[in-house]
Amino acid sequence: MFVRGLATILHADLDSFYASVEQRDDPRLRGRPVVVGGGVVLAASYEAKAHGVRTAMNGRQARALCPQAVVVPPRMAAYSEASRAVFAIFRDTTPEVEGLSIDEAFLEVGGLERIAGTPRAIAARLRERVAREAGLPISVGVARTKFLAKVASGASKPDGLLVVDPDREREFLHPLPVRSLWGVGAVTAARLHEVGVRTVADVAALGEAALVSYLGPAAGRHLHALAHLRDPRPVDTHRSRRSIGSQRALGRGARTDTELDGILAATVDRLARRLRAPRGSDRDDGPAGATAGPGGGRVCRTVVLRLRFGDYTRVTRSHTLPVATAHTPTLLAASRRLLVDALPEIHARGITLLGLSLTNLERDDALQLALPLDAHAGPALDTALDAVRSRFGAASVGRASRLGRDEGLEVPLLPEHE
DNA sequence: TCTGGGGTCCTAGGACCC
DNA sequence: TCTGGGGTCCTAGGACCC
Repeated sequence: MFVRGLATILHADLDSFYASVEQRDDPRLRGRPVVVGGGVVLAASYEAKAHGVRTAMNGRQARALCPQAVVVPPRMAAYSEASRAVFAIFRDTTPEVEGLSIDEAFLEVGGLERIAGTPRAIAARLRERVAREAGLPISVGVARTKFLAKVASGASKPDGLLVVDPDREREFLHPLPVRSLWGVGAVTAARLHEVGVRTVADVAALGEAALVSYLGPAAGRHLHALAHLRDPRPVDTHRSRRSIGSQRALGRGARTDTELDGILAATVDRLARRLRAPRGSDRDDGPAGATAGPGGGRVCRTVVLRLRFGDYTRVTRSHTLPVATAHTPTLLAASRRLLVDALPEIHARGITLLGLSLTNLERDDALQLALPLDAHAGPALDTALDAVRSRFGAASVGRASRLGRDEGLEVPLLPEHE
């Protein structure tokens, strides 16, 4: 007989997270439609969703649909604190927790049956604890794979619990619209609709080759596997962040080059501080579950400048440094070069958003600083090193070594230069 | 849908190396 | 001088998720 495995993966997802925190902290909001965020809806309570209000909807439209809604400004610090409390309950349930965002996580509970009961019992207890100890409603899906668990938690909302029996996976999944598949958004759904594919069953009826020809190799194979109930990805406790970023909408008003440079400098400073902050600390504002407790800081090798123009088109400009760093002046210099190169386009088209991402993140052992040098300028090398020593203190500057192709110099900075 | 902010992953072309 | 294949890295753009 074909053995399919057991349903031991939980997907736990807080309901209307920001709005629920607001209702928890202010009793006057309970039972009433609540919208978090004025310009754009960051979260809507179920009372507001009943009127058609949706996340990411523009605020004016939301107020038109639900004039009686209470609109509250976001309190990110309160949400981070609530997330930490809930993730502590997750980790108390099982050591195998993979955080996906501030308000959802996968939990592997296989092997816990003898001490903690069935996955269903574990999930029910988890929901009770989150309600009692954190004061928040949470939905949990239980299934054999991550994908099915996630679909199940969504189907159980609000404040629900749904276990997908391994023998009933097909009847659960196949009637659902293609949009239910992880990775199918508006564009992919439209492409599939063009060829008459509307449900997961329709996807499953297609061959992998056909899907690949419609959607490309990665997406095609991925969807084919999901529709056939295959999702071998294990719950991964040690996922580390790939990038950090920050962006600011600037509105329609014209900005001077000096203003833009000031915004850029403030953004670089903020991001560099986040890079250097110990992982898992308060200053590391990543998903609460994605980090494994305090550790060293990080360094990045690539800076990406993001721009949006007056016509809402977007571009990115990136630069990869020879050596990873979290050194603010190095990152600022690289970012500035990207911005200066983009100025003609900015002047011509008008800028409405400026953002920066730091990617190619690495663990920080000692900070590395790259000094561009003329290969033949011997004395310049000593001058540059002296400048580094006087800036950071001789004791915190390691031995310099020559870089390969770039003919620059790599100077390790010990962390205490902070 | 007249537009926030934070992320992940994939694709494709060009440079470069063996 | 022209021709091949395979692999990695960088850059830019796009789809998608919460």
